[in-house]
Amino acid sequence: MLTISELAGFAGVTIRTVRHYHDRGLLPEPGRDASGYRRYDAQAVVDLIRIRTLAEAGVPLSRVSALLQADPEEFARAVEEIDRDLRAQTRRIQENRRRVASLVSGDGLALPPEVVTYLEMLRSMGLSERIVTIERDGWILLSARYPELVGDLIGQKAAAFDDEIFRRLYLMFDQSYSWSPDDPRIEVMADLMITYMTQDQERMQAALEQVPIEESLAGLLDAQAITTAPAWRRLEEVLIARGYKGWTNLSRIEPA
Amino acid sequence: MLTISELAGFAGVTIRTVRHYHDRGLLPEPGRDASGYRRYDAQAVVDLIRIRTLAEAGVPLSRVSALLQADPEEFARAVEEIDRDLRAQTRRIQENRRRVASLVSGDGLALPPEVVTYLEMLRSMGLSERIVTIERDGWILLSARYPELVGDLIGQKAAAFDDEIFRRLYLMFDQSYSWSPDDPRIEVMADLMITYMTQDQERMQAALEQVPIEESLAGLLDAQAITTAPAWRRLEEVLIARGYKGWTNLSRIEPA
DNA sequence: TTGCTCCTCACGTCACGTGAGGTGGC
DNA sequence: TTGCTCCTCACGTCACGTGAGGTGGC
Repeated sequence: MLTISELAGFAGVTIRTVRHYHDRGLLPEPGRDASGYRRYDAQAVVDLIRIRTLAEAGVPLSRVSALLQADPEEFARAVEEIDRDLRAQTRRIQENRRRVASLVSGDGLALPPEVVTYLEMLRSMGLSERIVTIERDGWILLSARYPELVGDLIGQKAAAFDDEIFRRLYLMFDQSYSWSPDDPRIEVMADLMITYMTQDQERMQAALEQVPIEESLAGLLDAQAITTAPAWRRLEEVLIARGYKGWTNLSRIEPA
Repeated sequence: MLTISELAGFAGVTIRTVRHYHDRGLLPEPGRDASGYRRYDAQAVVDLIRIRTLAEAGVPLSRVSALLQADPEEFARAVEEIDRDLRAQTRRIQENRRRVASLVSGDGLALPPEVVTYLEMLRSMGLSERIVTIERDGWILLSARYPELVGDLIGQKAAAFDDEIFRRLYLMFDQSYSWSPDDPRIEVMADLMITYMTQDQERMQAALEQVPIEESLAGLLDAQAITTAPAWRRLEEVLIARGYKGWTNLSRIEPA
């Protein structure tokens, strides 16, 4: 007869695990020898390996208990289901590997692929990491709140970059981050922005009616970007002085 | 700004999980709004997804905590290690699938492959499931106790079946299970067994000297098989009457 | 006597789950 | 007032791990 450690060793489990299975009623308590030690027969080895195989496949012990009493047909069906689960688990692990690997190299994780493509486009246009980060954070918040809108919005935003004037303005805005707040170019830039918006008002209005972003969110985007650069605060002041409600709201709010 | 459920939803976790990560110090507590609700920014989304990706890859939270503060180089090394673990996990799952599948169709689980082959040989010789089970249980116990001996022993046992006489005796013994205890064939069979053993004494002795099985284990094998059939009890009585110590010890014990 | 394996409580651990009781704006 | 989301304890769960204190044969 086998001792508990021989039994456990053969099934590749700890002694505690065997005792736990006794407590849970999965493995019947065997007889004891003169010293009160448990003594196991061959059937216990078979039973324990059965239990262990199922438990290691992720079957909860409560269900293992039920399966041990199932008839062969029912058991075979359950095994098929367990196999499906195991295959699904393999797929999930592959997905995990992909995601863990992408942790090393930045974006992507929190964003749908279209947005990642868009951010790559910004980079390739020569925009700074600073503004790419601001964009990224904005899109992350948008994706978290309105996941179903992101596809449309990113399409519209990307399309705006087809316009050379818009591209130049955006690049200028990016560079203005490090300007002094009393740099005269800030007023020029404000003028350019207003001119551009007025020119293209029709298309912008049409686009905006499809985009139900509330003020609070727009306000957040403002707050987040603005807090940083003195030049950008100044730019906002200039725009407000000219009747707009701030630069990130530029395309949304009519002049007073 | 995002509420806790928006944040959780985007990362695919429960609200409780987010709070748990706060408690564990993994995710910094954000500011509160007027109602005392937590309000999250885009960075929290990125942070949470980082934590979640690592946690789902099976990294313990205590280690996640350390990894979040690691420099990129150290982080990259850790990610490589995690990837190795994930690959190992995939292999383990494939192994589990194999083992769970084999649960449906019997043996194999508790036994090394040579023994499974041996049992298949017994079956193909026309021996009953009853005696195959007795053999299987014996080998399971042997494998549990002396895993390193099983290879040699099974080789010797299988070789014995090359002898036609031995094969016939074994088949006869199998069939005798259902004989009446006063069937005259039992005495004939006992005679045949003794004759066979005496004939081949030399080879048997040589084999036995290589096989250090203690009496207690042999006794177990006896006890397990004997309890069942009246004819087998009777066989044992006859053998004992003729000076042997029992049929499973036939090959081991000298006549008195 | 020392070392080893076994025994039985019984509390600990890990990553949350699950009420219990309460608040704040529509 | 009802319904919804949030809040903070604090105990529960799952599958064991880990001592604590003791026994029995070499």
